[in-house]
Parts: sequence; C-alpha cells; structure tokens
Amino acid sequence: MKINEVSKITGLPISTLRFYERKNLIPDMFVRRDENNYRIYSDEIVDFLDDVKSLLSVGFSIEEISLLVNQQLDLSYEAKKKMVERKIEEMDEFQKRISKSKKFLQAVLDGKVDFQTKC
Amino acid sequence: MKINEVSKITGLPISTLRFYERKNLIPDMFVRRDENNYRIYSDEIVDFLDDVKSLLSVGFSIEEISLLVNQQLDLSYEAKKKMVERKIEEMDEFQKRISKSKKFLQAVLDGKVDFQTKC
DNA sequence: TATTGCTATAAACCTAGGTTTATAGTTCAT
DNA sequence: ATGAACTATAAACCTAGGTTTATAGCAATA
Repeated sequence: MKINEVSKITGLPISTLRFYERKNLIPDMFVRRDENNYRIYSDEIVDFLDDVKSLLSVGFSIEEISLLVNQQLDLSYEAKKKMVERKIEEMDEFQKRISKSKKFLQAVLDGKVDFQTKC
Repeated sequence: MKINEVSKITGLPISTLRFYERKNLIPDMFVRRDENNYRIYSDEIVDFLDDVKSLLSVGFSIEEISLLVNQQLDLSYEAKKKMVERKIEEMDEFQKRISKSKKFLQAVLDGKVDFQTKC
C-alpha cells in the first residue's frame, strides 16, 4: 500500500503518517521504500495505527509508544515491563478520574452545583 | 486563602492558577480581591480545582470546562445538557479505548506482538 | 528601615503534536 | 508527451496548555 491508501483507511492525514515516522513511531517492519523512494506499507500497519490511535487518545505520548515498539531504541525487557506496568496502573487511575468526572458533569447538569452564588 | 496556600493544597503552580483565571476557568464565586488587589480564594476552590484536574486529565479542554461552569458565558441549559451528554458518551468511548490499550500493552509485554520481523 | 518574601500584570518563551508551504521528482490518463 | 495527481523532504507555522521573565507594589520580621 502507498501512503494515500493508508491515510484513507486509517483516517490519519498523510502529513501525520510522515510525522509519526520521523518520530520513530513506526517500526521498520511496517514500511519499506520502492525504487522511487515511495513508502510501501504492509497491511499490518492498519491495526498497528489503530492501537497507536487508542494509546495516544488515552494520554500516551508519541515518545512513550515509540519506546515500547521500536527495536532500534532497544529498551530492555525489564524496562519495558516496568513501563507497561506503571502505565497500566496509570490507566486504572484514569478510569477512576473518568468516573469522578462523569459525576461532576452530571451534578453540573442537574444543577446540583452552583457557580452563581457569590461568597 | 491567598494564592500560595491554594497552590500548596492543590499542587497546582501559582502561575497555573493565574493562567486558569485568565482563561475564565475560575467562576467568580471562588475568588475575590482584597484591598491590595491580592486574590482571596474561598475554601470551595479546592474541591473545584480537584474536579478541574480530573476533567483536564481525561481530555477536556480548558475552554470546554469553562463553558460548563462559567455564568458569564451564559450557555443555555439545553446547550450544556447536550454538551454534557455528548461528553459522557465520549468518556464511555474512552473507557473502551483504555481497555483496548491495556490489551495492546499486555501483548507487547508478553512478546505476543513482534515488531522485529522484516516483512 | 531594609531585606526577604509574597503578591500583581504583561509579555515572552516553551513543548507536544501536528499542519502547511515550498520545492522537486514520478505516474497515470488523455 | 503533457497536465493533473501522487510522492518526497525540509523548514516554517500553528495551537493548547502552561512556565518564565521583567517589573513593580505590599508585608513581615530582624
């Protein structure tokens, strides 16, 4: 697949795909170059980018994801394990904050919170 | 309370508290000025900022929160309701993406995903 | 009363995550 | 074989969410 097709399937702008690559977010196995230097992507890139989108949307940074998936950077298994475990804890915290936020929003909606009254 | 105390209790830097105010994120009821133009905060600001922190951390923008809590901006009840309902849906999506991300992370950790193999 | 500490504002600066622009080579359809 | 569409890179630009800096007034304590 060429970049335009990946862009259309994933919904990510072409500029973003190139940007992610510059940031070392795309492991080599997903992309090679043809004789004209055009990027040729393997089909698996689609699922990969889908996971990347999820991770980014829940607050991972590009650098963090890159550290986990990039061989070149060569993070040790123990380091990755620690990182993933910490991150999974963070995500549990996250779930709690979401529940809290939902309560707050519901209270605002129900008028149970008053931001009008002067103190 | 003066700004330094609020900062210490909430963990938010003084510069951030002033920044939030500039962004209309702090309803008037939580802050007034003394004779020297120093900010005097009511005790309730602490819980409020705690909710703000949660909302920000799960992806709300300052402007969105501001729209919900600020009287001056005077968003209609119906508009707020729609916004909150949409946001609660988004947060449900969010929970799903978190579950998905946890699975991905676990797979990376378990070596069930291979980013090494050349295609 | 002077030095240290807290407060204020405005404006410049910073970072992450992209997007846009400028320039140039490639390819496909007519 | 030529114009429209696609690809490439580098560099400038943009936005959100802050932080830092410069400058100045007020306060608390030796």
